[in-house]
Amino acid sequence: MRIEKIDFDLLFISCTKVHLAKRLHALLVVSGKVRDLFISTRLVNLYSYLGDVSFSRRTFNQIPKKDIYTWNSMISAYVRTGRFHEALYCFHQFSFTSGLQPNFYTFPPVLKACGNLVDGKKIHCQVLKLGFQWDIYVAASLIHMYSRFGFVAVARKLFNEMPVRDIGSWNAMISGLCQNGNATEALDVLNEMRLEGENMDPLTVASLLTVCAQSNDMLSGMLIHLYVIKQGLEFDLLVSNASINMYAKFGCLANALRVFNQMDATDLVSWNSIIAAYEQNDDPKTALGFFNKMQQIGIQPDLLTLLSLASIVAQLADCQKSRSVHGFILRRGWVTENVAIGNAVVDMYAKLGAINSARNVFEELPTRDVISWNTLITGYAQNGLANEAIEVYNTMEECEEIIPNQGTWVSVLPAYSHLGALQQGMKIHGGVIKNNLHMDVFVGTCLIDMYGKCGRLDDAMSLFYQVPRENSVPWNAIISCLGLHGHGEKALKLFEEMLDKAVKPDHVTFVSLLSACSHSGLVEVGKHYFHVMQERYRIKPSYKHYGCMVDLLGRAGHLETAYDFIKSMPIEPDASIWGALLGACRIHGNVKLGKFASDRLFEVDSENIGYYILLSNIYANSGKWEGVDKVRSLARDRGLRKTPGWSSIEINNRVDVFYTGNQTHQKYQEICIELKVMTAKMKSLGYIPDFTFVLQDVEEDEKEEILTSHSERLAIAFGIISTPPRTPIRIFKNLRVCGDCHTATKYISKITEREIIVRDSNRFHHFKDGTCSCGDYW
DNA sequence: CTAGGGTTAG
Repeated sequence: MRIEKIDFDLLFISCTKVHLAKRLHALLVVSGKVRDLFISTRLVNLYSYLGDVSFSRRTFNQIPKKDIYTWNSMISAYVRTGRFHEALYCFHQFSFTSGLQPNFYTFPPVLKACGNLVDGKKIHCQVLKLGFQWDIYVAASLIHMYSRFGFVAVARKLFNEMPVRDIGSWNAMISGLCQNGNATEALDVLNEMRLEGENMDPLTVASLLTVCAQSNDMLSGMLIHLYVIKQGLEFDLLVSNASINMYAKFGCLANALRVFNQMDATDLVSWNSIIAAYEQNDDPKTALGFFNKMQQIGIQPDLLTLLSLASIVAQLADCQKSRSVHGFILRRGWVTENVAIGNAVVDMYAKLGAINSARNVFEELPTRDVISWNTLITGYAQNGLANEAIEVYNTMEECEEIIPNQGTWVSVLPAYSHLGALQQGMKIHGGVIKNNLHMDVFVGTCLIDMYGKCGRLDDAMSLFYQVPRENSVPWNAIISCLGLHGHGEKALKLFEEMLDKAVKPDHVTFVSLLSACSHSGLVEVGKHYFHVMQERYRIKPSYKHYGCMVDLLGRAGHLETAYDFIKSMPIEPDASIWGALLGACRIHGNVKLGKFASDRLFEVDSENIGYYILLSNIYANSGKWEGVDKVRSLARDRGLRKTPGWSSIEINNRVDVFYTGNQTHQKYQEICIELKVMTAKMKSLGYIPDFTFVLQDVEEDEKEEILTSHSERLAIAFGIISTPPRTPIRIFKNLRVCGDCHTATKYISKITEREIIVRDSNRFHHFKDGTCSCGDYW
């Protein structure tokens, strides 16, 4: 008898795969042993442990007279495999058809299923009636279930009243608090537990490390990890996985890697965690390396792996891999199963610039949540398609079941900033207030950016002083706005104020600050802060910082210093760096260095038309027409076409866009008449058209027409005839303001006695009474 | 032979 039992245990234990279980099952059927309730119940369990719950059910159905063991096994088989609906349905079947009474073993799985679906108050009543409330397993399940629904107080009361507690009860309480984000109280309970002489086990640690990561409590996290090492728990699978995640959230990749490397057994969660760690800390290459290694050792990726992978290929800008990632996800049918994975694919295509593919995937999604919409809006906005972003937002507004959240405002507001659509942006501001999110740091910052970039610096400032300012985000935005408007000194003052308030500046702060210095010609100050950034704040300069420095030195005319600066950079200069030098050469008319810079530039990026135009303008400026021709034909040979320039103006809630030479506007005739009158008045005041940048092979009279048909000229003229006298005019354009338009606009501001504010791709130009506040660089 | 508390997510 005893020997036979051991044999069965061995048989069951040795079945580690479904096909082995099936062979054992067949053997048991042949030998007639399957008629034994004892044996068949074990089969029900075996199949569920191997993940195949349908075979559990089939075996279960073939058992003619089921006892309480069999029912309990079937219910927990469903719970084990995550089939919570089926588990509850099975429990109902049991209650109504079996005629049996549930026992202590029945409730924990049932309560777990409730925790994932519906509030289990009714089950709790049944537990009370049967007097099972203080069984430690049942009680832990109740605590867990109530915590899942946020009834932490109920859970806490139950926990406090428990006559006997074990480590499982403490874990249930601590994890309940952790899952509700209540780190402080969780740590309090932990202290109580230690006072009662109970030690943490791997499960306690896993919960606590997770909540430390969420609440950014690095100190407690480290202390717990120290304790882990002291207790010898550091090699535990669960503890290690949770540690990797925590260190990744804190950005300590070295620690995450150390934990991963010292593990003696890893599972899918470990691999997903280390891959996500690198993916989320902007190291897609290493992340991909881990993914490859994981495949080599034969671990199958799951949905979460692919979520990371989609982001990795987007960061690597690898279009080919992106299609295989999409294909893999489609073959597994995961898109229909989970919204998040579909959203990740939309995001991946959008980040790769394949916005149409992103749109197609979005249209095909079986269900869309608010994040799907936010992802698409952000995708359009980040690809420079602000109008499309707004259109998508408007479509979303029509879906009643989708409620905009913080992410929605953060994704759509930059589109209004981009277009300079102040009045429409203000409508969004209204919507934000209605949703009570205007005091949210991120939304507030987008609003600051929107008002700043739409020319309302005062409104941006007053909003800035309303939002919470504990972190750097709003400070960065306002410093950047001040820089754009040419208020370098004020930007510096705000930076000092930020330090006074003990707000820690980050890499973005310094980009804003350095570009503010460069816009206002504050060379020495800029150099000083570039050093402060590295010495005091230990921030490694990125391309953006180097670009700002080259711009700062170059704009101020220190072209050689700028070039020396580039030579001293520890990283290989990219297109943005050479572009900054080229731009400076253009301002100061340095043909030789300009040619050199553009040669380097075309080595790293030969596709950007803007740089060809810059170089051709340098040649044109010094009358070197062969140079102009050469650059132009070079660009033509490479199949590059000039980006069409446009300017927009918002009048009565409507944004009108003008392209250069565009004659289709309904008020075109009136605009022409206004421009003619204006040009005559300007000339009488001493205006001389500057044809430097117009092709030299055009007839004289045509040249002037080209200048007067520049998009900003059209937009300004339209503004003058469509708004009351002396009111300010705000213009937005995608390219830089050209030299002639800059001069002309000064005259126009004097003649019409209007303030004219032009935002170009670089900065703001405030024209007033014949002068421009931005100095004379454009 | 049946039970609780745990780690990765856009």
